[in-house]
Amino acid sequence: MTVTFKDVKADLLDQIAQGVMPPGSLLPNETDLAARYGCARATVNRAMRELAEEGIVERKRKAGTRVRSAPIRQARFAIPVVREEIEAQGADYRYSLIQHRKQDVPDWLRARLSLRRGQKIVHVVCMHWADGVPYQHEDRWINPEVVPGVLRASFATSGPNEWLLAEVPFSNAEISFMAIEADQDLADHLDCAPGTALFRTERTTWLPDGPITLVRLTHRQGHRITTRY
Amino acid sequence: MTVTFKDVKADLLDQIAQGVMPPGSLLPNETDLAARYGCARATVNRAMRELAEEGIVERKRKAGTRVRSAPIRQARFAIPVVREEIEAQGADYRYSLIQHRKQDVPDWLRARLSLRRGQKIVHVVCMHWADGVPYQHEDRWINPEVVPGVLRASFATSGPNEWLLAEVPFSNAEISFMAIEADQDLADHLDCAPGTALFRTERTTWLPDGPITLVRLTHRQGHRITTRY
DNA sequence: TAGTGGTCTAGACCACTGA
DNA sequence: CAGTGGTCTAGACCACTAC
Repeated sequence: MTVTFKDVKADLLDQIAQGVMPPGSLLPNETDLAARYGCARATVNRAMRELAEEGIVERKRKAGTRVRSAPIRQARFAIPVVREEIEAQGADYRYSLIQHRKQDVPDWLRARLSLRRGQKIVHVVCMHWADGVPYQHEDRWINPEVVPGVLRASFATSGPNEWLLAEVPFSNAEISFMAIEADQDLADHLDCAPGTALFRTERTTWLPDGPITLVRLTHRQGHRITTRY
Repeated sequence: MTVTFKDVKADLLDQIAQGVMPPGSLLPNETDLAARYGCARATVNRAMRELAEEGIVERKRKAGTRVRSAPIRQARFAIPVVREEIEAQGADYRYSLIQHRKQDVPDWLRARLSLRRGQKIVHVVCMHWADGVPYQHEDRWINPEVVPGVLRASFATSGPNEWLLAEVPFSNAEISFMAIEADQDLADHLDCAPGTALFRTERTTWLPDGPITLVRLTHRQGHRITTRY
């Protein structure tokens, strides 16, 4: 049986976990490890590269590979499409449009998206429901200069997120999570008391051409996001 | 100049972005792409593997590689050590201990961590300050059966997070983010009004031996976490 | 069952960078 | 400037799975 990069990775991880390679210690170089494991250097390289990507070790040319003293653990969160998120829970998904209009870009948004004065922007507000219960409130601004098709979209029966997914293959994004207090409007839509602590996701996306959209997703009371690593 | 996997990756990404390869479309197989780019198949493989890891494409043996229609974009968040997070902002870090005792495991925690009845647990509550302003409230439970050294730690001058980092090389974890309302106690410590919406991180970590710790980090008003992808 | 991706190898050259 | 990781190559065998 040949030694795979997964074998090497698992063994190194095990040695780190067992304390054989304590935090800060220097691992042997790739050539030596390859000899020890009886495999090619490329195999060791892949194992160690993945450990580095996961934040377990730190690699520097000439300096070698060290066990990180404070592992930069990073959590990966999937960014779900709300319809799929709801249906994955076995619930019935429903969408409703609250507002949809083209308007002048407000100043705060112009600053956030680096837009020009006097530009128009599409503003869509809608709700996503799970089994008839309010699930998520969506407040979105879309830049028609980058995605002109938005001027012909109605959003009457499905949300702008799904429309954008079909329209824009992918984009760069900045995403933030925060806690906010429900104002009267959000409280009405999410069926909670004003002042309730709500979880909010805010995402801005760009194409090389310019900013596409800013969206504020406010989740129903008690929503949390979870991941393992 | 030889063609690198980054070249291939960038070119494919560009074609996807430009709509040359629309969502759902099938990419050529590795051998063909290698011929087209004039490089080895391994080079193409690495490029496409990374695109797959990033959720841009989907790969299946025999079926080939397709552009994802709904990119499973995933955001990676670094899990910072609070001292480093504060010092990285150029602020002065200060720590203070609020409570530290060994006690019986409360029922809710026993259920959460799958502990035995009658077991003891170390409960530590402390605060982290940035430039003299409350930054984060930490409420932590540590299982001495897995990390017995905790019974000798004082936590008088530095927090349990740093102690654990030095003690436990790494571990599996489940992390959640949510919004909560400040109770009187949190309000006092974080200098805000009761009922204020606060951002909370909750993390449980395990070693193969058993659960290590459950921690609730409550951040000061207005805290948000952000990432780009 | 045939085609695709997954991985290993042995060797090579190179880029970075710490001692 | 010497040692380390970063990467490419050409070829090979294999594992999975859609057709």
